[in-house]
Amino acid sequence: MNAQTRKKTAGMTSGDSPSCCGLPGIPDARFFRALCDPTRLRIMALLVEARQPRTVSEVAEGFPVDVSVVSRHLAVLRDQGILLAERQGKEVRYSVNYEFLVSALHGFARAVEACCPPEE
Amino acid sequence: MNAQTRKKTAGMTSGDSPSCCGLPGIPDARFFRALCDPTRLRIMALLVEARQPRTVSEVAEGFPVDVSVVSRHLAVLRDQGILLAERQGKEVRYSVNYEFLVSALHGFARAVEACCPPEE
DNA sequence: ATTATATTTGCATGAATGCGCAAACGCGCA
DNA sequence: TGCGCGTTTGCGCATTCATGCAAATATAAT
Repeated sequence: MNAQTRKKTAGMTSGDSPSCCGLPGIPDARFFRALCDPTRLRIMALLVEARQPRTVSEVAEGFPVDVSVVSRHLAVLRDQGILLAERQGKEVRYSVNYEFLVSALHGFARAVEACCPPEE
Repeated sequence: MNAQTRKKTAGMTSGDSPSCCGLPGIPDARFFRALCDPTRLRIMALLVEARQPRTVSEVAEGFPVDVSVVSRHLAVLRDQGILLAERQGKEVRYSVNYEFLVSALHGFARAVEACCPPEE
């Protein structure tokens, strides 16, 4: 069992925001669940700014929590397809899944404004 | 104390996604926290599809949970600026704050892709 | 094979959260 | 003023979640 296909294999590739709620374009609650923690969000900011993959240890350096906690946070984001993970020797490098993340955000925004434009 | 300014007065008007994490454009964790519940997300879908304000009772009709629970969910979304609330007599009508929501989503997406465009 | 380093996982714990029910509150109306 | 309807809030309960620590796993080097 490698690093990317782990639990629910929720890793979707790009333009498929998993619709819940019947309304297409609205992501699954688990998508937001992955982003709703302050620590996880700061990890996201770090990886976005890094612009390149970072190991678990590197990410953990910037945080006061245990490495295992950071590892778990990264796994949560990876399981939702928001992060990508690849082993390199004994390290695992995490990076932002830009395509999926941006597509999910735009898809949600489009669904909202397409269904309900106030006036224009 | 009226319906909109309630707890933390987190109700921001439109284009100001409250940056956490130092990286501007990334919303506060509480923004995602408000969207990370399945019921709340279905409420969002309902209000988006409705295209017009809905009372608490009207929203609650479509859900198996108690009215008080729906009221709390609506309050959570309102406190984050995602929903708008206005009293009309004894009823309170909730509607989607399109400007804020879409702006927050696009702002996040822009921050991500601006900081880290894979290739283009 | 043994050791060392990096990452993940099991377990316990305290805090947060969703929920139902009942009571309180707000508002219109007789 | 009192009543009824719609909404919110207080409280208790069960579940989820973030965290730390220790143990397990994975991989490389000796």
